[in-house]
Amino acid sequence: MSAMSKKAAKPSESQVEDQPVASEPQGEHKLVQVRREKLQKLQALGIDPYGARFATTHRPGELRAEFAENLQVALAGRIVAWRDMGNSQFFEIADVDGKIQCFLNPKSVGEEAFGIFKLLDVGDWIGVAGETFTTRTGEPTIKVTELTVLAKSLRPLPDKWHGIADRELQYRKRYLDLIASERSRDIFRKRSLMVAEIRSFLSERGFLEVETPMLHGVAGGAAAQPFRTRHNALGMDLNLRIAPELHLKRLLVGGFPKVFELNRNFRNEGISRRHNPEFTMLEAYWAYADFEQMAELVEEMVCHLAMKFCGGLCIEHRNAEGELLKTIDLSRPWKRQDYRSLVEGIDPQWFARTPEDRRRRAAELGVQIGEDLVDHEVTQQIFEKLVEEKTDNPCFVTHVPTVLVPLAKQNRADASVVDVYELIINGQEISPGYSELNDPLVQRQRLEHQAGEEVQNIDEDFLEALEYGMPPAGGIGIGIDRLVMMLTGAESIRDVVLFPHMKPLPKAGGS
RNA sequence: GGACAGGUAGCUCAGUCGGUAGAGCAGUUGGCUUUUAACCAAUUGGUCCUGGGUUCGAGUCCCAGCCUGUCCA
Repeated sequence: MSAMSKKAAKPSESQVEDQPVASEPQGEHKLVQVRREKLQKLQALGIDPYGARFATTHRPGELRAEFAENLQVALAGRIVAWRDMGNSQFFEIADVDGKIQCFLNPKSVGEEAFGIFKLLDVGDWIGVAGETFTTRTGEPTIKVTELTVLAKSLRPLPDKWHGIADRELQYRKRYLDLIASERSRDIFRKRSLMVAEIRSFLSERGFLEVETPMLHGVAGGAAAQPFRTRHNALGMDLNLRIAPELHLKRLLVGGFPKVFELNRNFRNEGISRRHNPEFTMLEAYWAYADFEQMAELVEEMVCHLAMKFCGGLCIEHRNAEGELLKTIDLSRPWKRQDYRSLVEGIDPQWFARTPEDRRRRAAELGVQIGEDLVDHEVTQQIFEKLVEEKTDNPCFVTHVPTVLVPLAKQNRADASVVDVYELIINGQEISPGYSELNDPLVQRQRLEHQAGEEVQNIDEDFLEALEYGMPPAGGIGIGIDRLVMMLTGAESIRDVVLFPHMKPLPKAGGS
């Protein structure tokens, strides 16, 4: 906005006229032309087709829910359906949360307004005022006595019955998807409510929400490729963060005992059904707690969300045709099982085998193993393909091998495993929880080992902070997108991200 | 990065063996004073993703590319 207003320092004398003509020089679609002609006719009648403030008594869905006859009401919405019966006009106005039927005829609004109404289209935003009544067929309806044009639509809406079938279009033009798909509206409404609920859930338990940098000199806290960017004035390269972890731990050092951050991370990696380059992550740290307490917290929180927004702890996943794909049962207590025994559930002899034998066995089990994988990565592949992806109901995987999770505390009794859980639901890792490593010397060793030759990738300031003393703490991360997928039954991360990243189209400039 | 599927009217989709490009919805015109995917009648609308090639002739066959989806890496 600010950029635009700066550029428009020299006020154009006819902005209103310039814009539409400039955007579509010639060869404009006939359907748009027709609507533009109607727009001009409205203007010729002295109507402002892009109105201003309009006071409402209800929202469309609200009125329908609380309907009573003979109420004087005023509502605004977009015309989404229109049934023209000559002098009797039935139409529906809607916003994202609901719709209500309106009725008008020349007698109710007057001849002049009736003529104006005939210049409107499905897609236009209008305000109506009138009295409620119920039609012969029992439909709650507003008999419109006053009509206000709020915004003329110049382009036709998607098919009123089928909506948008083209998934590319759904993602690129989300506003059309939201207009056309109740399922999509529902997902994003729920997502927003869930995020707000997570915030208050944690606040109620004494966690303080903080904001830490998105721009990192060293992108740490996870193993992932960062997006590189540049600060011009400072003349330095920066990375978009891949995790907020190292800053949140600095806050533990600083004395905050319970903090969380719920915001975007950026990882410069492949895009898939489960990965968007920018995704929303919750990280929370709780001083003096351990991973088992974090597991309790997550279990309680997710169940709370399910009860509040999904009507219970059984989440049904259905495809577009409404067929039941699977049911996820979140009933407590959630299963807790150690990594080793889960792998042994696939092959009891797994850990008795030689590394070569494990590779052979993996092939027998139908899991492809890359040439360059080391032994514990072979095991991890088995775990991911044959355990994780087949686990729909919640399972806290515990006693994870140290080699897989270098940043967590080792188990006091068994140094080969760490005190973490990996929460799996819906065949995906939804949340890791750690007893965080707070020994600065061990942490340094691990980071140096991880960095290898790339010493410049070690966050020295973080290590220095640890040397001042970080209290023992439990930490969690929750992938909010995946959580929302699980709770709404969305099959792709693109269905729960409003504007998922898409490649730009060849001709038009992308967003 | 690889395999497979898809891209046809504003939207949803047909399109047979290679032989004039189709339907429904939306739009336009007319009719209809309680309809609801309103209905009835008439009618407009095409860069068949792009670029090559084969052919007398390509939406259709071949090659290359772009975008999307699914799976794999």
